[in-house]
Amino acid sequence: MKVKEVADLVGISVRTLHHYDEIGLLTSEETTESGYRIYSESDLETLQQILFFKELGFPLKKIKEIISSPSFDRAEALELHRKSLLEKRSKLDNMIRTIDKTIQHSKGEIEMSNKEKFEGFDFSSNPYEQEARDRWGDKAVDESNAKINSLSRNEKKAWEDEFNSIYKELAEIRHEAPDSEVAQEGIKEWYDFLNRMGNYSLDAFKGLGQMYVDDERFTKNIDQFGKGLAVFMRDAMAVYADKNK
Amino acid sequence: MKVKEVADLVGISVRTLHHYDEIGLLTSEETTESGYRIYSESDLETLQQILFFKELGFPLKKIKEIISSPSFDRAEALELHRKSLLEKRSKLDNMIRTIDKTIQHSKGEIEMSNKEKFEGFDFSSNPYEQEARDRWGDKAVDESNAKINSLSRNEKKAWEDEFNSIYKELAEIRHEAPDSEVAQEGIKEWYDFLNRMGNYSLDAFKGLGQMYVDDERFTKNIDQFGKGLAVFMRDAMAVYADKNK
DNA sequence: CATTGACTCTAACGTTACGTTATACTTTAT
DNA sequence: ATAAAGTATAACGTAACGTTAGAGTCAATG
Repeated sequence: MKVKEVADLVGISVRTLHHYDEIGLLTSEETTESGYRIYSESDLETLQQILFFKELGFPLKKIKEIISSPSFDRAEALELHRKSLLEKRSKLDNMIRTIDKTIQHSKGEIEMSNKEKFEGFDFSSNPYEQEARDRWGDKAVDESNAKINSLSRNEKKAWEDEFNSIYKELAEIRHEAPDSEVAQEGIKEWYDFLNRMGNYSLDAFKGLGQMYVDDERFTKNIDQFGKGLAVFMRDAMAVYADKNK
Repeated sequence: MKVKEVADLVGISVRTLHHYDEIGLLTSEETTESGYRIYSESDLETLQQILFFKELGFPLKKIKEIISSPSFDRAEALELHRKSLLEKRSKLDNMIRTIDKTIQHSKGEIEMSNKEKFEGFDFSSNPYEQEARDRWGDKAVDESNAKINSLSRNEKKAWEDEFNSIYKELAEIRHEAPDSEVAQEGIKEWYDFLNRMGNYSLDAFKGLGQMYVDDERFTKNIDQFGKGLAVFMRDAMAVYADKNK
């Protein structure tokens, strides 16, 4: 097969094939006397492998190593690569959250209704405090309240922004499986956030999640970020709590 | 302030400042007669803005536009950028998912090949080979044996000895509870042994245990060490896998 | 006061994975 | 035979600096 045929077949450009030839990643088995590259079936298979690793985001150099050395430990390479991808992902998450905070903040010059947003954990100013005290004990609730009340306006604003950012993100991934990595990373943000304010045990966290669904006042507020978010959060929070015990 | 002072202050390199100068992103307000760049307070503020957008993953070109034109709609730029980050993230998620699948898949293959090794070992070195030949035909047995035989004699011998020793021990304690300390210590030997030859995850280990009961070929051979050993091992392996997660 | 060490400058190649011309030749179709 | 389509090599461009390399500058020390 000639370049264009191969290129069209696998959906890449002729230039790409030329490039792979240049860097020695994939040299056609045959060449006509006039210099045309002729690819064999075997070449095609190699190309498929190359494209596979390329889709995973491997650099061509690594792909070359992997392909050209059958003894290369692919499993290890995959594990390593996975880690680097996860790092990239968390960097991206940070960027997105920072953007969200910034957007929130600039919008926030107009003070939004604090109470709505804080209902999720502001037991100091809502009628559910007794329930919270019953459920998690006086100590946890008092601690949480003390912290919230000691915040300055700016601090409160910052919390709000972060709160919104987290919920926005969770709303975006609410159709993923609750035990997926994405979901668990998202819910971890929420857990960490809560624990920056008060002291939530994993059980308390799980219980809180359950309340999101049991108590329609919570459900309503939470689902404003996206329908079904409360249920998703309950499930993801339960998985998180069980997994991290 | 001179380059290095600024660079150290904000945590970037001198080269970066030079670069920003080159591309006209940030030119120092002043310059000494000898050509040294002297940055003003105002320059520093601009730099902070630049770094802020940079952290969000904006390309320098866009940052230049944003910075140099006060009329530029920052909010819109942020929203747009947010979208592109979300896309990148979902691409990353896809890559990660694909890697996970691949890893799972290859683990499965390792499991299978170990199974083959196991069979080969059993059938090539014990008196029941004839039975195996009768049941699955000469070809299958020979192929299986060939794989085992590619090991060096010493390797094979050591392997057999250890294998036998472990199974003998397990057979002796097979009437203990699968979650007892004795049983768990015994089964740990087996897990460690397997991981010296292949690569068994805890899940794979658990799955292998299940196979000991599901697949009568395994059951039969294992129970030659003692009736009920296969079932005992399956249970002990499951407990071990769950406990050590 | 000259030397030295720390600092600064410009210039230019290297990096990644091709896209994009530009120029010239080969093969295929009409 | 001639045009159209395909192929080849060569080389610049991209993003954001890192990394030498060679040369000049500034402040402190002997």
